[in-house]
Amino acid sequence: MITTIFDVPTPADFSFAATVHSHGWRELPPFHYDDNRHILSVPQRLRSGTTVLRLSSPDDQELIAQVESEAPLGSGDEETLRRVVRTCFRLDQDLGEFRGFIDDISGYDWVARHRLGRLLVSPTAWEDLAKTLATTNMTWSGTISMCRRLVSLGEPFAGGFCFPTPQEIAAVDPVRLAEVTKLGYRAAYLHEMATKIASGDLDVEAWREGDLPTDELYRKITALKGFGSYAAGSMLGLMGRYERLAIDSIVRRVFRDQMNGGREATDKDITAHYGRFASWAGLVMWLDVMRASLVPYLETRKPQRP
DNA sequence: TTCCAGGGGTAGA
DNA sequence: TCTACCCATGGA
Repeated sequence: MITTIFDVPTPADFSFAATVHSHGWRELPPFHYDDNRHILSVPQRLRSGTTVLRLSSPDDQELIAQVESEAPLGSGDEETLRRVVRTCFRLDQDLGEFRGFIDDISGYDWVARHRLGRLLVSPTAWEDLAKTLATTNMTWSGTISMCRRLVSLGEPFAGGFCFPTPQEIAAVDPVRLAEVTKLGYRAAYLHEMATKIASGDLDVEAWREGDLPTDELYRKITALKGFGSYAAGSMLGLMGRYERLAIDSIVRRVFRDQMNGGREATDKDITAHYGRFASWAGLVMWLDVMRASLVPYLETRKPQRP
């Protein structure tokens, strides 16, 4: 096994811990997070074979990537891997406007203090869509289980599997897909999406990079079977757009218990509450939801960049 | 068995 | 657009 190490510069407001723990994605295969060594592993297919990126950042000033591969990296491979790192940690996202916005709102000083706001995403939009579909109508442990089974249909490598490509999922019989993955009724939806992507009828990767208006993007996502307001709002957030709220059972519970005196609130109430955050509403809502678990965790970790 | 999940879909107003 | 209601499926 050959080991290659390189580092990727990070923005001044970057926090590795805050991003890795921004939501549950680190727990969904083929991501793997080592909680003791603070290393996120991401398998990646290259022309020269499959590699595993082991990503860490002791001081938040750069991301350190350790790559293990069976053959030396081919030309362009390192650049491909750097792109994957920048994508997953959304390093190219400029959160400056958000920092200025939230700094002016009282009661949110903890956001800047812990450099919160970056969300961990998958290497491809396809993978994020598949995982988001696996969160619908399902417990979190069930989502993890479905992702583990889904990944078993991807290309194997020493130590695990890559996330299956749309082509690989499209090639599986839908009935067998449901049996293997336990995706249930979602299997047909995933198969249909994979087939459209594989045939070129649907270009979901362009959604991330494109400059489509958010409302139009929302319509495109909700046009996919199985994607309603929650799933589409969630996907928009993973693409750096926060106008739409992804209201799920966690949001409702936390809002009720921590922000509404224990009284049940309707989705309309929640939406109205976050209205003042305008284009940052979805991000602020999610940070509020995460605050109780995330902030204490981050405070127990050694102080990093002062 | 029942109940719920990081809900979706749709008819009717 | 909003609401009420029904529907799906796995796991605890």
